[in-house]
Formats: sequence, structure tokens, C-alpha cells
Amino acid sequence: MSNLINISEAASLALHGLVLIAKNQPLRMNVKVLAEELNASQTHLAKVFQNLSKAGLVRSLRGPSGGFELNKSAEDITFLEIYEIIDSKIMLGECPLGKNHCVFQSCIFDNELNRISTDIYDTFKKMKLSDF
Amino acid sequence: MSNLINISEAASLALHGLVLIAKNQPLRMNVKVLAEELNASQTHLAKVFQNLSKAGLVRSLRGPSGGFELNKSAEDITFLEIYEIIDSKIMLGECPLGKNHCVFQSCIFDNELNRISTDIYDTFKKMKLSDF
DNA sequence: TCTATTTAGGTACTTAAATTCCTAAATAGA
DNA sequence: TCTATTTAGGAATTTAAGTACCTAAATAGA
Ligand code: FES
Ligand code: FES
Repeated sequence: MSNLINISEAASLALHGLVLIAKNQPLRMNVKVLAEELNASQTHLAKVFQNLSKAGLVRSLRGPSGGFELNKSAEDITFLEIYEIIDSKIMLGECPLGKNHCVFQSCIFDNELNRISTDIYDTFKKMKLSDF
Repeated sequence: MSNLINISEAASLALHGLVLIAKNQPLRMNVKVLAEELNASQTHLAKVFQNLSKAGLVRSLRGPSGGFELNKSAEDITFLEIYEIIDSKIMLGECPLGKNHCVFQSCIFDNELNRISTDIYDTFKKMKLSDF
């Protein structure tokens, strides 16, 4: 059972966690609660949110009653942005595998997978935290 | 730089190698030549072809002048079949991440990524070795 | 001011997948 | 029959992701 679309556990945690936070606004949520709700590893989630915080997507507050909250409007946070912070920057190019050198003149995927990669990219770009 | 579509190096080797073999018919090709042409790891390619052979896609012959050749018509070998042998069976379902339990009632990807997964699936199914 | 809570960040551990290494078995050709 | 070539298959290694652990820093509230 394999996934055709590449989304790491970490990116999934970021996406799910941020949706929860967006829905829960204006209240903050802390890692413990988030992990419980998502039924996920607390430490992993903490690491992921540490990165989201460093990237400026969320604001963090330490201490009792601390936690995470959005650092900009839910309308302005796309799935694409989240994905690229946690996994990595998406490169759309000639070959969906990112191969520069291939025995074949033109990519054996004949642009079909490029079309689809672009589709995913655009879809991620359209999806916002405010959709929930 | 991350790939949106999940295709392992092994699956890529299988795809590229089989296309070469298909184009080279009716001559056999051995691992050494294939690896050189593809500029790829010889041992990895050998493993991949061992699996393709076990799965019945190719026929192997040992010894001098041995190598691999297709075990059925190039028209009857789809990219999907190759992909599923090397990576694994594709499951199209509710959630593109294959999550059974999610905090949210409906998958946060709202069927968009399912549409795309199905698109990839159908595209892989359409692409055949005889296209080259 | 002190204490409990909570994030930050570094290091270490675990696990699964990808890749390599090594030896055995098959076979064509001398 | 012998040798060189080539695939088969298992074991070992490497790599990357995920996960845990520990200490420090911040801060709210008693
Ligand atoms: S160039 Fe895209 S697969 Fe070879
Ligand atoms: S159910 Fe698909 S992502 Fe949560």
C-alpha cells in the first residue's frame, strides 16, 4: 500500500495541527492538547511546530497557558506554504523525478506527470486554513 | 527540492530499464550494459530486475550472453504494473495519506488529492512500454 | 519571589527503506 | 570439461525519517 502523493508524517502533523489551531481561534493550543487530539507523537509534533514557529507561520508563547497561535490570518496560510516549510520547496520542472540527465531525449513520463505535479501544486496553493 | 509524486529510485530504474529493453528488442540486455546506459548503480539495478523477473515481467538468462528480455508483449506492460511490482500496490481510498482515523469528519484534503491520485493511477495505467 | 508550566533546541535512539556486498548457481563457449 | 560470464538470493550496511530524552529559557500565577 503506497501513497502516490508524497506527504511526510511531519507535514501531515503540521497540516492537521494548524487546521485545529485555526478552528480553535482565538484560543491558543499547546503541544500536549494538539497531540492528544491528533493522536500523535507529542515530541514529533513539538519539533514540527518548532519549525513552523521559526518560519513565522505561528507565534509561540511559553509558560503556563502558553502554546501556539497563528501568526497571520488563516486566509493567508495556504497548504502549499505549510508543505514547503516542513517537507521542502517544490520544484516543478521537466522531469517529475527531478532528473537532469536521462538516457531518453524527452522524459519518459511525457509531460503527463508534470501536468499532475502542477495540479497538486495549484491545489495546495488554493487550499487555505480559512477553509475550515 | 521534493517530489510531489512518489516514485522511488528503484521504480525509476525499473521503468527506465524496461523502456531500454523494449526499445532494444529482440536483443537481450544485461545488468552491466543497462547500468552504464542509465548511469545508475549496477547492484541496485540488479536487485530491481531480480524482482521484475520474479514477478514474471521479464525472463532472465544467466551466463555469457545472458541478460533480461521481456516476458510478454510491450503492449501488455503498463507503467502501473511496473510501479506496483517495485513500489507497492496502490490503494485509492478516502484519504490520500491512507489514514483511517482522523480528527476531522472528512479528510482535510477534501477529495482534491484523491482526484489527483486517481489521475496518476489512470495515467500510469495508460502508459505502456510499447509507447516507445 | 518562587513554582509549575510550556516552548526551544540539541543529542541520541529506533525503525524502515534503500542500497551494497558477497557467495552460489546457471550456462555459453573454448 | 573447464572457465568466464551473468543472474539469484541472502546478509550486511547505509541513510533518512520519526521519535524520545534531557536541559535551558521564558512566563504566568500563587
Ligand atoms: S527524464 Fe524524466 S524520467 Fe527520465
Ligand atoms: S483524513 Fe485525510 S488527512 Fe486527515
